[in-house]
Amino acid sequence: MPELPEVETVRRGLEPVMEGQVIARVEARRGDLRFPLQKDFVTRLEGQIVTGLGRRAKYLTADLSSGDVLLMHLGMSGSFRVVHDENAVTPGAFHHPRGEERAHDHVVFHMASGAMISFNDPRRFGYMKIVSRAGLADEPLLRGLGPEPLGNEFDAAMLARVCAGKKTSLKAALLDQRVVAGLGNIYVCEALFRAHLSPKRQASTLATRSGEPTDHAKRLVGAIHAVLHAAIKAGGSSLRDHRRTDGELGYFQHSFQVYDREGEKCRTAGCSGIVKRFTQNGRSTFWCPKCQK
DNA sequence: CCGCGGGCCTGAGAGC
DNA sequence: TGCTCTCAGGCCCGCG
Repeated sequence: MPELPEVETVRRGLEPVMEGQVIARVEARRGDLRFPLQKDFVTRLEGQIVTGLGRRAKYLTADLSSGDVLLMHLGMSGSFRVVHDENAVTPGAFHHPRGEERAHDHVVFHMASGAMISFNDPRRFGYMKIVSRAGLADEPLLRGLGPEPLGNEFDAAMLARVCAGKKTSLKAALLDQRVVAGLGNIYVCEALFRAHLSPKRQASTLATRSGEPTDHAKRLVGAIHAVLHAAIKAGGSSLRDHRRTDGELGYFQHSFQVYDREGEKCRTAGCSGIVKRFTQNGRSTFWCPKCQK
């Protein structure tokens, strides 16, 4: 499912019920996610205080008082749901508040506060892994990730530098998590549209001969910033699986300019183009051939 | 370095 | 109603 705005929406939903709170009990109902849960998964979590809840690219990170970090990835169809049990008296003693028992709830965190946080993932492409904070820099899942697109290091100069000499398409470069970490198919399509750049353009055209950023690179960085900020503000895009942690839908899908709009009119002012779709690197690309050059 | 195809899974929607 | 087919927001691997 989720790209950066959806993961950030989930993080903001989990933060108030996790940060500073004790994990009283953990149910690992299914250990066979994309990777098997570690054998000591439950014992390394129970009794810990979550000292901070962060996000790196599409990963959620929960810092624990033990010095461990819980990494969580939503894969394609993962979601978290928070339910409060007002009747909880003893930490971890309640059963199923409001009778909610959903299929595919694979991991459930019972907080000492009475909050119940369930990880649901029909396709099981998501996963969780506990690593020590000291070993985080060597963690293979995170090691190759490029900069955060909303962070300080990501700017036109940096993007031009890593794209210089790249023969691959701009679309493929932006989907490459080593180039910039957190974009997926939807927001790459939308950012390229906003920047009026063709997904077929060679990535190296973001840099001049000497490696300086072109105006295209500056436009693209601005478009990436804008689309991510707008999507986060809207609570992400809910096409199939993405939900906020309170179960509500995100609504950025209503603001898509090209994604999932094949055959519809281009929304660029004064453009008479029609949104097209084609397969690129095995994924659907949506774009307006008339105004994206 | 690059693109491509296959694999991991389930569910939704389209077409018959 | 139900079957079969295709496709899906991620990411890894091996091949050429």
